[in-house]
Amino acid sequence: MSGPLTERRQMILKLVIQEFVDTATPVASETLVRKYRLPVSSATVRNDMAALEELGFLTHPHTSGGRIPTDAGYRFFVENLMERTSLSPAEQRMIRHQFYQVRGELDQWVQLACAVLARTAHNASVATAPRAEQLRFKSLELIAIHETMALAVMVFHGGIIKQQTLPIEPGRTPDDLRRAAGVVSDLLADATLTRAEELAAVATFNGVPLSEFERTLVDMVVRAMIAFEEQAQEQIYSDGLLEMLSQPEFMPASGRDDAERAIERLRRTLEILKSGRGLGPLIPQALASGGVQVIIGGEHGEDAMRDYSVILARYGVEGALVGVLGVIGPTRMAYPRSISTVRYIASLMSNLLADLYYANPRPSEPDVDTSATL
Amino acid sequence: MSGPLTERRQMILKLVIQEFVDTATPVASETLVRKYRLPVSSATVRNDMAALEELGFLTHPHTSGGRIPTDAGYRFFVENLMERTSLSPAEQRMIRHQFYQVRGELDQWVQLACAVLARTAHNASVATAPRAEQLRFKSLELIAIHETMALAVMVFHGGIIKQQTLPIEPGRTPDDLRRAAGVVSDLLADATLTRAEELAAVATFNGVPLSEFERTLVDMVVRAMIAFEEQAQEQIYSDGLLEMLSQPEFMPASGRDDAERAIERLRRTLEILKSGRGLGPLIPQALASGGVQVIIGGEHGEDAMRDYSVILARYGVEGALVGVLGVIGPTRMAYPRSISTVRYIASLMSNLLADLYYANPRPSEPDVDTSATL
DNA sequence: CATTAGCACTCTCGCTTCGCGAGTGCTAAT
DNA sequence: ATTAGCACTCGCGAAGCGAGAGTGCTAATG
Repeated sequence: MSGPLTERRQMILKLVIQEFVDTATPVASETLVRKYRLPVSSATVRNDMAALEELGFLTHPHTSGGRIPTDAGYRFFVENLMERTSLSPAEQRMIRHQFYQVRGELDQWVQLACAVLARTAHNASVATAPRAEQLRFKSLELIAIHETMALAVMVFHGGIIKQQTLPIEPGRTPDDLRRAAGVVSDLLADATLTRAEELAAVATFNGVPLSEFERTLVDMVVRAMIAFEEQAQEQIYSDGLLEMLSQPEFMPASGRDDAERAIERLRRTLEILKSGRGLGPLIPQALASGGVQVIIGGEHGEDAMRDYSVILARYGVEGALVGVLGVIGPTRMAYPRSISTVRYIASLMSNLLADLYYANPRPSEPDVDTSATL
Repeated sequence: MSGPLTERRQMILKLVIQEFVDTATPVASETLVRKYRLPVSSATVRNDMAALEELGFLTHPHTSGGRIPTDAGYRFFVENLMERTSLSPAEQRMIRHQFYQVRGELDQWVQLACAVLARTAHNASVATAPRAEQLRFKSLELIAIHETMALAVMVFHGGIIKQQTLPIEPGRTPDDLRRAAGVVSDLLADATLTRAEELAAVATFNGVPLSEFERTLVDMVVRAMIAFEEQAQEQIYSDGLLEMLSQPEFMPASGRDDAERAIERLRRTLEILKSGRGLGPLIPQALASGGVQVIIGGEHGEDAMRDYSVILARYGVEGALVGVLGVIGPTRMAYPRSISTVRYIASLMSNLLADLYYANPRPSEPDVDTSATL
């Protein structure tokens, strides 16, 4: 019964999605022919729509009132129908410029990425901080704050920094501190967590037993590394809730109990953004895959995500320092634009991190992205 | 006409507020007598309510359907009627415990304060990072990341740290870096921004002109200090949106167009939280005042804040390192609880910062707070 | 056989009406 | 000053209704 997926039907599906993404209202056959000057009548379009419905790509909220795409419809659109655009060079330039302004201040990169992502894709954005796949110690500095308190700055490979205050005995001189920090730095240089734990157990440096103070320092480093490994997974930045709220889905204009739902949906979404629940499972997947990950509505297991799509991409330096970032918004989403935005920012961040990680004389700006891979 | 504010009328006002805060629905005279076993009839209560209304403490949303407090009503309640409680020792202990767990990691204090504040007061929370009233340089460390890139860690008084990457020429040895950093550290030691700018202009150390590299470093420090002064004001942390969303104000249960408004209100609020607009003007005020600041509904100029109250307190080390924190939520708010929470967490943070700033052998935990000052 | 015109049918949306019930305001009695 | 009694006001939800939009189907057409 459900005839073949002809060329024209695909085109109609594409138009329905485009139109629905634009207007946020169910699209009628008549509207389509009028707006896109189709060389067929509305009745023909209706027939094709019926076929698309039977194929599972469209639905009927009510007998009257036009059609909207299903998750499967969006999926087919993303896989086969949409053109794989890139951001315009002008937009790319604008984005690069913003990153250029905070160059060097790496603790702001992730936040900035979220902000830009949200503004560009007009949706909420999420990102995890770049996480060292294998945290490796680099060096330790001790800075006296006053006689009884020092600030320990632990530096790890890839520019990761952890700071911590540390009570000290009043007698210590700055030179004392420097020497102790030097010993620990040398001892633990390039150590991974397991290696650091081994070294802490042995507690000697070049055969000489560590002083008590030095042992304290080593312990502190080990504890910090453990804490980092445990916590880094959890930390999810997000931004652009406001952008998402401006989507018509949350406008109470059309539909009365729609408004009632909207808040409930919003609360659910917020919960997800905050806790990372439901996003968490996606992240390893995104980390494993190379390209851009698109999860549409119900494809995500979590029930609360039924009406939302997530677009994720990995960024960072392969095998060393990686994170994920992406946008999240209603399934009715401008997929081409969102995908290119995510892709571009991921590549931008990757370049920035690579510059930090490898030996590039000066932070190079990435070329304009014209790749056509998803 | 609007008789005197008798003892009983004050009591009734207090009960109305308590009841309204509890139930979130307008409270009727009948309900009051029944629930609180008042020794008078509902008619008497009605008369008193009418008087309170004429005094501007209560309103009538509709002819039928009970009364709700006005901003002035809440104000009078906060000033004169409410008991000034403190958090229970158990709660205080729980909160202290959470801070204890991240002791040392000062970059997490503000976030934690927000989180705890939100959870305890069941509302959204805001906080600014502690801001040095006068940023003063302490020392600079340079850590080689690889041949062409170093990480500069600038330490300022009060444990403030700023990190930045820095391209370097390939030839430099770690000792080179250390020496240069040492020179700059000594040169700029304890310098304020203006002082640092002077020193940068002179560009000599002990009469010896600075090397080009050292000048670069000094410039970097100065730029960082400028950036910090400019930006620190803006940075507002917040948390607990979810908590606030759970308030009945945002539940679409009662009232249909209430739901429509709710989203609009929410959007406005979000905007305020994000931008700090409307919160900004309050902060200097809170910084100036010593105690807990309560801004109720329309008392705040911003129109979008008409339905919200803000409770702010300063925290930090007087004259050195201060910030503000507080909660924000619907005017229908449990003021006593919110105020004690804000007060307690502010004092807790102050103690923590003081421990960092002054020479306390070990971070002391503050005593149970039993002060009765607002 | 695909396409199309025509038309009946369905369903939502916005509007109005209406009764109910809660709660007040007022008046007169104590 | 307090209170009982009662009329009055409104908001709220249910129900009814007309209009309009858009479809599904059928029969005609090339």
